[in-house]
Amino acid sequence: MGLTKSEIFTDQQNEISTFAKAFAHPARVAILQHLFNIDTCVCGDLVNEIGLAQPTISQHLKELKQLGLIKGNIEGTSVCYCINKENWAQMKDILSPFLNQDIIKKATCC
Amino acid sequence: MGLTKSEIFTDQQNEISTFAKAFAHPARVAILQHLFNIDTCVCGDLVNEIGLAQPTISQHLKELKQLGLIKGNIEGTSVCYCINKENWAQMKDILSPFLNQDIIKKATCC
DNA sequence: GATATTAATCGTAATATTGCAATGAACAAA
DNA sequence: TTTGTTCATTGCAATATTACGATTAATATC
Repeated sequence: MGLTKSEIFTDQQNEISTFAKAFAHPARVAILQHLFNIDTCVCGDLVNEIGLAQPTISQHLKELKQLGLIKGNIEGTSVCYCINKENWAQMKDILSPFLNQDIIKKATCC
Repeated sequence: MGLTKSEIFTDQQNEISTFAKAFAHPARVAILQHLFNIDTCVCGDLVNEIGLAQPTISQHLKELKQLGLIKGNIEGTSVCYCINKENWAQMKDILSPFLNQDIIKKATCC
């Protein structure tokens, strides 16, 4: 069927997987890293930086924007994309407890 | 088309996205959370805990095992799955710097 | 041996994702 | 107004992912 059964999972589990999905493609990782390292950024920059076609980059940017991890302002003919710091912090608040959880009990079986 | 161009990205970017992919499905998040909270765990347990069919759970477990995030020992008729603590720590060492990076410069555009 | 239990594997269907050529929309410069 | 630039959108093809019924493999129990 190929359709994730989101309704059987908790909101927290769905949130974690949704944010993880944002990072589940190296192009989006590269885009975010570049946005962190440069102050201002247009899409054309990213096309040169990353070796993918312009529509592909645009699509990845759209996904990141829909998730709220980046925001973009129109600047004349170009568009200025940057990290949405507030939402990035919120994302970390959701992912960090999951990544940093500890094992409560330890059985002998493994 | 439909094929991620891994070769144009750095090893680090590919590693981050590969681990993120492990968490990009709520069922795998739920499986990992359950393994953290219980000392020993068999596949049947997970089928009851999560509302997916046994082959589906088995497939998700296989992916997590291939990534090294969990390990499983055969215990008679059942299988004992648990978190691979060493590899989990290694995964955190790769993901944390990415999640915790700070913006170096801040332009006025956004 | 026969039967039951547990989990992996196979096969298949449905949906999602990735990538890009072609096109379109918006705006700046000539 | 025409031309060029920049990025979004559309449409499509190829691959990946998700899910599960049916089956198989392995082991325990009778």
